[in-house]
Amino acid sequence: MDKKKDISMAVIKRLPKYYRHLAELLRNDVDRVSSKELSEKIGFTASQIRQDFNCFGGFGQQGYGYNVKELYNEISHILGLDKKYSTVIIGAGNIGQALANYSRFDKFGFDLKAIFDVNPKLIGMRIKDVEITDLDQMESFLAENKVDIGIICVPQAQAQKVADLLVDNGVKGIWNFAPLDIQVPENVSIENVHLSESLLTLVYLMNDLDK
Amino acid sequence: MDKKKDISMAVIKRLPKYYRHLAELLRNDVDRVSSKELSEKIGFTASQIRQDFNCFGGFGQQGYGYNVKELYNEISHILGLDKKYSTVIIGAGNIGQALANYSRFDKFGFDLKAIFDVNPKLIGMRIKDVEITDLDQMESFLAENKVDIGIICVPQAQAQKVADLLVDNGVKGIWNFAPLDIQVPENVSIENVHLSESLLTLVYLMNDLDK
DNA sequence: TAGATTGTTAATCGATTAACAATC
DNA sequence: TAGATTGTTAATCGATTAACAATC
Repeated sequence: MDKKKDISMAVIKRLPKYYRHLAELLRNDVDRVSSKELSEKIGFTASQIRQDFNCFGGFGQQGYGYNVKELYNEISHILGLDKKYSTVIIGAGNIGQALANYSRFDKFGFDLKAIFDVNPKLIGMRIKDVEITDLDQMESFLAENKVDIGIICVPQAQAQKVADLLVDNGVKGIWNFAPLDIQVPENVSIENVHLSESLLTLVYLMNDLDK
Repeated sequence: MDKKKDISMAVIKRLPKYYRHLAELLRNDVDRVSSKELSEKIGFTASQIRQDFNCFGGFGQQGYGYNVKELYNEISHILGLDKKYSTVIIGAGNIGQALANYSRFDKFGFDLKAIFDVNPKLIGMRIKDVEITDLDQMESFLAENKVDIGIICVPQAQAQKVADLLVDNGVKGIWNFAPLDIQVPENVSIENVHLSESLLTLVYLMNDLDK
C-alpha cells in the first residue's frame, strides 16, 4: 500500500545491482557508504544513485551518507525479498537441472517445490531432494500447492503452452529460459532470459572493436 | 571497415531480437515483411524498427518492405555471425555443464574447444566429446589454440582471476556467469549474465502488481 | 498510375547529469 | 561551527515516436 509513483524499468533493473553490492559491503562489515563511494563501486553516477533511492523515499542522512544495513534492508523490502517464494521448474534438461542445483537461489528465500518433465528417463530422478514428476501431474499439483513462480526450461515449441497452464492455475510469475518471448496476461509478471541474445551481443561488441 | 557511426547500446541489444524473429520468418518461408508487420510480431514500433535498420544502411524498398532473406543476412553480418568462434568453458559445475550441453550455440557457429575445472572428480569426464581438463593447463592450451570467447562459470571468488588469465592469453570476449561484474581492458568485450538479478527483477514486478 | 512503405527529419518524451539549498 | 553529503529541482542529453516527402 505504498504510495508509489511509477518506477521506470531502468530503475527497477538497477535495484538488484544495488542489492548485490550492499550485501557485499555488509559482508565486509562496512557501516556507512556515501553515494560517491557507491558510485565508484557500482559504476553509476552518484547523482543517479541518489535519484534512484529517492524514488522510494529518503534513506540517507545529509553529511553522513547511507547506513549500509538500513539501506540493504530497505532494498530487500522494495524487491520483496522479505517474503518467501515457492517455485517449480518445468523441463529437467540441461538448464532445468542446472537451475535446480543452483544453491544461490535458496539463499534469497526461493523454495523449489517440484520439477516436471515429460521424459520417462528423467521422471523419478531426484535433484536436491526434489523428485522429477510427470508433467501430466502438474495441474493437480498446482491445485494442491500454492506456487508463486514457474521456471520454464522446456523447448521453444512447448514453452507458451506450459506458461498458459501455469497461469491458468494461479502462478503469478514466469521466469522463462526458452528462446521466445512468453505472453502473459497483465496480472502476471514475466522475465524472459535470452542466453543466446546475450552471446550474440557479445559477438557484436567483439567485432565492433575491430573496426 | 564499415563507415559506422556509434551505435547505441539500446540498438545493439535489439539486434539479436531482430535476428531471432527474422530466422523464424525464414523458417516459415515468408519472403517479405514490412516494418509494420515486424512491429506487430516483435513489439517494437515500426518507426523504431526503421530507425534501427537505418543505422546500418537502407535494407528496404519503398512500397515493398524488406526482403526477409536479405535482411536476415544483413543482420547476421552485422552481428558477426558469418564467422566462426571458438570457445572454452571454465568451471564445469551446474551452469558450465548445462552450457556445454546446450546445442543451440553450435548452430550459430560457436565451437567449444575445451572445458576447464579444478575439481579432480570432474577432470577427465567428457561432455559432448570435450574432455574436462585441469585448469592448470589452460594457459598452455591458450598458447597453442586460438580461442575467441571464454565462458566463465566458476564461483565468484575465482572469476576475476580466471578472466585476467583469459585476457592475458589473447581471449577477446568474456561471457561471464559468475555473480559479479568482471573488469576487462577496453580491447576486450564482456557480457555479464546475472541470473539472480533477473529473478529479483521478476520478484519486484510480481510485488509491484499487488500494489 | 495509385497505393504502399521506406528513409529521414523534426518533435516529443524520458532518463541522466549537474547544481545547490537544506541539513545533519 | 564547518564540512560533508543528501534530497530535489533544473538543465542536458539521448532515445523513441511522429510525420511526411521520396520512391518503388
